[in-house]
Amino acid sequence: MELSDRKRKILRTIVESYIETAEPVGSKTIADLAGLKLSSATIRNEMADLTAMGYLEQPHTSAGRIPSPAGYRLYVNELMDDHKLTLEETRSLNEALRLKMQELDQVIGEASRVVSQLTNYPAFISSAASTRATVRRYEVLHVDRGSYLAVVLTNLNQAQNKLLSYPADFSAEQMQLLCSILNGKFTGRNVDQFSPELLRSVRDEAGDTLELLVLTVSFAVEVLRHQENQNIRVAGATHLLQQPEYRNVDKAQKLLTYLSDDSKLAALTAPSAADGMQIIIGPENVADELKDTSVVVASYDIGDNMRGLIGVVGPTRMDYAKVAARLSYFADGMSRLFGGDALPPPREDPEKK
Amino acid sequence: MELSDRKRKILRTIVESYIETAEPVGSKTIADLAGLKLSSATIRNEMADLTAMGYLEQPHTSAGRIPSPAGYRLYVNELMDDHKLTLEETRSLNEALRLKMQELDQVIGEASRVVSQLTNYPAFISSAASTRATVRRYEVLHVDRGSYLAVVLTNLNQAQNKLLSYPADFSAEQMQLLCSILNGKFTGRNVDQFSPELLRSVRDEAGDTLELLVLTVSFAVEVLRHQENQNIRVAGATHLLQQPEYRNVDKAQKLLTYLSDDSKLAALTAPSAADGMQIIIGPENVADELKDTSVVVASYDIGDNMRGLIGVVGPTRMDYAKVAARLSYFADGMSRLFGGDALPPPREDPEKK
DNA sequence: TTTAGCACTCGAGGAGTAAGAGTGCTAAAC
DNA sequence: GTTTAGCACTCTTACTCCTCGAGTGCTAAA
Repeated sequence: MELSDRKRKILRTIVESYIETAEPVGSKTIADLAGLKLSSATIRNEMADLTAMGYLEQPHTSAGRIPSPAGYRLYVNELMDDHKLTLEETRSLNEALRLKMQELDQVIGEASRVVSQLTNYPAFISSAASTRATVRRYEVLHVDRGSYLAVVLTNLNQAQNKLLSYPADFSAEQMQLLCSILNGKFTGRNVDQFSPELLRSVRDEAGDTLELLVLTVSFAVEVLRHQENQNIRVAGATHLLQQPEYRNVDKAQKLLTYLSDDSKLAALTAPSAADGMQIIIGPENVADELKDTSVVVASYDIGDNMRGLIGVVGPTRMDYAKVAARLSYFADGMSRLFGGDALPPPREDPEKK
Repeated sequence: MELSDRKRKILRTIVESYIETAEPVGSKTIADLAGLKLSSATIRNEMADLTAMGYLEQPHTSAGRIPSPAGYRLYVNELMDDHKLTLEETRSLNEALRLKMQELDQVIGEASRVVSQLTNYPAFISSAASTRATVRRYEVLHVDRGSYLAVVLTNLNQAQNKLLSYPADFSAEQMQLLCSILNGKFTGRNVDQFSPELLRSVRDEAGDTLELLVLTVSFAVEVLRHQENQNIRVAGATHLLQQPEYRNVDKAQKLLTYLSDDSKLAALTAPSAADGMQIIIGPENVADELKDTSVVVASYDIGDNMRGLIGVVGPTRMDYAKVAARLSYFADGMSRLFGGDALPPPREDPEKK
């Protein structure tokens, strides 16, 4: 059964009023709020219908109505306006994007903080390799007596380094040899392809440097593992406590604990690899802890072979329109940033002191 | 005025009972609990004295007593036993220390998580250079057309790297020159000594590679800055909410917000550079947000030129004895770890299932 | 100096009640 | 056929009143 325009309008008004006030909405309020020139009695009838159809719920007989998850869903899919960002908002978003974005890890931490601030909800961000990580280049430097620095550059254009100690010093030629073996044999392979046989195969070639080589390779394995793993950050968790639905400490704690458990969050984040925006409303969540929590997620690209998700967690009574708009703008910005493009207002004027 | 032994014993019993139960303690309870063979009336007299002396407080007339900050202080300084770690506890602490401790950043994040779990309170950890950071060694590698990898190793033995793009390719000789200039002129200096004159002084030497050199140097500056900055992590913030004193959401939020603000935490952490353990009880804190929160901090060493603090935050009603014991053990372990020593029980026996 | 006894205080918790918001239904009005 | 006014009904919230019990301080006896 199709919803009449009037019902849609009423539903929309209810959702928006409830989003704003967190109070159940009564027929009188709607009569005043919605532009419809109808009496509260008529609205009541319509609301009764909407309740019967499953779009509204009644906390108890003498309270107003609140949207059901289905109601939110309808609102998100069909009813809500695209929230237009004000000039003010784009400005502050651009500001945030222009951060001294450096190391991927750092960017990610910073971004989650920014998004959380932007939306007033806890935000999470993740990045993950979309292909298997392989090493593109090795370098081993002799730093000091018995101390070496191994540098590993992956195909995802992330470089990592580590100080290795090995109680022997090698000549420049030996170091050269070491590097060329590493670069020759141990590049372009993913973690699973670092077999013991592979190591055995270079045993003779490497000579004295073998053990150092082994150290380097096992560092590389670490790096690859790390790189393939999802990297997750959460920020602004305390914003939750501002929301009336989390005044109850037990509820809040359940969710906060969930959010601080990276592995659980990784699970949340893994399946929704979908492109663009995604809005998951309360009970639509698989995780039990999120059954009355909504999640808004957007994806962004990090260079060619990595991508990430950035999202916001809040009560089902979330300002979907606003959050979605800001999040998608920010995610686009991140993609552009990693893609090396300029930001929309392209004035990259040198900062003056 | 000196406290009689009996008063001390009573105070101690009150503190410990209150720590355990979070309920005001009445005279009857003490009469039962303390080994003293006294009636509740006698205890009452003593408690009245202790209250007059400022060691106890009465939430209201008909409730029992709770320790005042001064009471806690006395307890911490003179009354409490050194909590002996059980075998079980040392085992799990060692377990925790034996983590795949790698990158400093990672260790630090992990450690705070562990400590939080160990104590059931939020934990923070910080690390900071105790001397000014300088670059010890540069390396610039040609990775790809127009793409270079700069590696900077500091005197704190931390290496960082970054991919630089510069639209020109240089010969091996040029790269060699570049590195030797960098290693010759730009090492051993702290951030403030990277002056424009310094750069000018190598202008001619560097020739075409000058711009790449500049990029590298400014990366080095970043690294040094970063290294001198305090690095702070917090974990287990949600443990707070388990404590009855933070069932009040507003109180909890105030503290949680404080904890998630790195800069504030840095301020907390900066002055207490003292060695060993430090216990700060409620109102002794300078920060307003911490006036009814206690902090237990221990310091640890990271190699020669860095040190860090690791601490726990909780209600004044904290199990100081236990927390202090675990924390100091853990901090010692961290120092040993970074010092390269083995852990105390050196039996690395393979775990059996 | 310790203890028993007792009157007193004060908060926690339960019962009862009044107010207010919102509903659903009915019957009249448009 | 819709819409609206009116009204009885329901249910929550907030408030008041009251009782109960824990714990105290004081006094007087042991």
